[in-house]
Amino acid sequence: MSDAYAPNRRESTDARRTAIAAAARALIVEKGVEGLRTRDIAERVGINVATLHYHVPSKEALIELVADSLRQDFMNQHVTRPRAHLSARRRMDLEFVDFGEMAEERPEVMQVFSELMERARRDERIAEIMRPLIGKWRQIVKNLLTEGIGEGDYRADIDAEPCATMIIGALIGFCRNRHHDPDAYERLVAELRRAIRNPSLSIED
Amino acid sequence: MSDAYAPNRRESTDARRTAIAAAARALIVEKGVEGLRTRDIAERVGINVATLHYHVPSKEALIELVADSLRQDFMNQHVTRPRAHLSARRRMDLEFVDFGEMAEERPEVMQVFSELMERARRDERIAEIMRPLIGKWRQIVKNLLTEGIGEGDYRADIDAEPCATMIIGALIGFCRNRHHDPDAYERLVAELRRAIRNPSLSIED
DNA sequence: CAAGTCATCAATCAAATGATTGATTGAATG
DNA sequence: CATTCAATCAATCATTTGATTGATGACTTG
Repeated sequence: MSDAYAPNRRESTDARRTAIAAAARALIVEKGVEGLRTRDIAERVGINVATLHYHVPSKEALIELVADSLRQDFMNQHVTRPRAHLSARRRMDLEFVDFGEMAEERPEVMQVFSELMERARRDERIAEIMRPLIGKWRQIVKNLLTEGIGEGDYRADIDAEPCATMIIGALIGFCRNRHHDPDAYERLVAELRRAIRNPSLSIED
Repeated sequence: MSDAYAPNRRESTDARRTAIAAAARALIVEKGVEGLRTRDIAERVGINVATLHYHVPSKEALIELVADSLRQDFMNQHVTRPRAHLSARRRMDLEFVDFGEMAEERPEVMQVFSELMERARRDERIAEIMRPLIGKWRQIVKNLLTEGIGEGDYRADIDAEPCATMIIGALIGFCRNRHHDPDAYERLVAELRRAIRNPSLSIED
């Protein structure tokens, strides 16, 4: 994380805030936002509580920091692979793959996300940070649906708005469940594909 | 809630626990589980904190009480109308109507539900109470899907398990969003119907 | 009505917790 | 080397908060 010699001593505010955000996220996964304690975070980072408050003035700001670090994770997720040349259906499939990878490799991300979404309902400041996250995601799905309909891969009678709600709800709902058999996600995605698929097409998938 | 004269004086433990659960649920909607304070509940019920603890020994027990009151609400929801004689598709539609009514008339129920589901991830005791709720709901949807496929109303290639995840996820996801246009729910349900509909059928819906 | 139980409250406790203070240390600057 | 400033910590504060205690008041019952 920093220098190997001189561990945790005199880091820059930026590095500290990053470490603090990471520790906070880990603790949120363990205890939830309600169980998040500044002391615990400080201990995990290896600094004094006062130092924590030096870098992050209040708990409010701390939650915002976490929300923001989550936002960055989401942003990064969506700039990796160039895929503009693919059909909407292909790109949607990649969207499913992306989500599956995240759910598999970094389940904490979705847990913290879920936790913060719950909090956003009451905390306008958090809501403001979270809104663009889902908003953007939703927009991507909606656009892919609309394009996919135009390209004839998706049902012509799809209503993109609620269909996006359905898809995103299904994905988030999946993460909430204690996981079952290992191919549960594959089955869910397959079902989603069939749900939006244009039935007039021949069997290809 | 009780006698008009002699308000709030000397209720039975049963009546008190009901009132406490109601107050707690209202407060959870306002401040979340994390913001739930025994003092606030007592104040809202109109009793002393000590009296609250007399009826509900600990905060743990309090959360369990709330979870349990929620469970009862869900149970009641599912015994009202006799519908065994209807087709699976009709019964599924009624399920959508039921859910829509709840989301419309008693949005707090779903909010508290959502809140507790989040907590259930960390609190095994809560998880135990919540599990049968979703489990039962999921089972109902799964059965209706299977029957509906058999009756030819639903897509023959539906995989009931993930399809139930999709439907339930869509409904819960809907409740999480700040509500948009008034017919948003109708559109969502319509989309869900199309998603599971047997495409070989003529246009009727 | 006397006795006993149930319900209630004012007062208080002890622990947890977010935050502050004032002093200290280390690295850059000139 | 002296100065300055960012980073750090031990100690402490002020509240909040879940819970308890001991006394008092109301029903019920024999």
